[in-house]
Amino acid sequence: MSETHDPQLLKGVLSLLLLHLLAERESYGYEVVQRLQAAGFADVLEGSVYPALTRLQREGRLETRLVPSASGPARKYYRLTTGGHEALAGGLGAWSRHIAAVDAVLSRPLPPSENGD
Amino acid sequence: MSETHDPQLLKGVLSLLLLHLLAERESYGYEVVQRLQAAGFADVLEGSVYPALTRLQREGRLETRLVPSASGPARKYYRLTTGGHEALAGGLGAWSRHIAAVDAVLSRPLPPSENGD
DNA sequence: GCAGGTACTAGAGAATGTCAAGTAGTGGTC
DNA sequence: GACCACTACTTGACATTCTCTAGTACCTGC
Repeated sequence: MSETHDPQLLKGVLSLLLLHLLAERESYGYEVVQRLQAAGFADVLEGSVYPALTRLQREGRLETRLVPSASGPARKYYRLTTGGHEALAGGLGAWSRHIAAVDAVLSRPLPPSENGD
Repeated sequence: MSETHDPQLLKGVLSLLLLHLLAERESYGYEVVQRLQAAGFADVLEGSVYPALTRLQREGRLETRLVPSASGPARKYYRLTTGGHEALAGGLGAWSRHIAAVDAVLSRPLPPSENGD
């Protein structure tokens, strides 16, 4: 999303995006935010990302390690657990099926515009 | 979705689906539920659909009329207002952009499985 | 010490499906 | 008429998850 996105559409997806980004490469929280924004989600901020990361950790999908930083506070690195990889695979499948079903409906042609309803 | 779907994924989408179905054809509430289920959303029930329809009506996107039924209680028919058509068009655009952004990330290749995570 | 940037935490709030329970109108059967 | 099944609609409590906001803490440079 190059601009503001609908928060509701992001629900259920944000965690999937996070899992995928971290499956690509272990990252610390702040970096995850930056990578997410670089990926097109410019208006997703820390306030959303950290709680989501925390939830995923609580669910056993992510594990963390604290690494001191020479240029600022310590960084909390996140990476997928085995359960996290499984959740990612399962989530990708669910996402695909979800998209297929939604698009099956939304791609159906509509009748000609009926001005005046 | 032929089976249980993730409720979070449906947020923000259900109203779009409803708008589209009703743009295809005016329908009464119960019929909308049936059409939605026929379209693959078998586990979306009245309890979700009616409040969503009511919200769309309150937002001026749907208007209703009550039609007596010869075989049961009166039926409440819903159809799109001009604002509803506009919301549908806008929502379709937002959905497409959302999907594109998400898929851009999820389709990126992942490194080989690193067992032991 | 202060300012700015990095990095993280956390609670209140909003939105929207889900669940569950219920009401009401017909037709058929007893 | 009463009851049942099916149709058709209403509604409030609840759960989840993002958003917003405010704050803390650690470095570096001035």
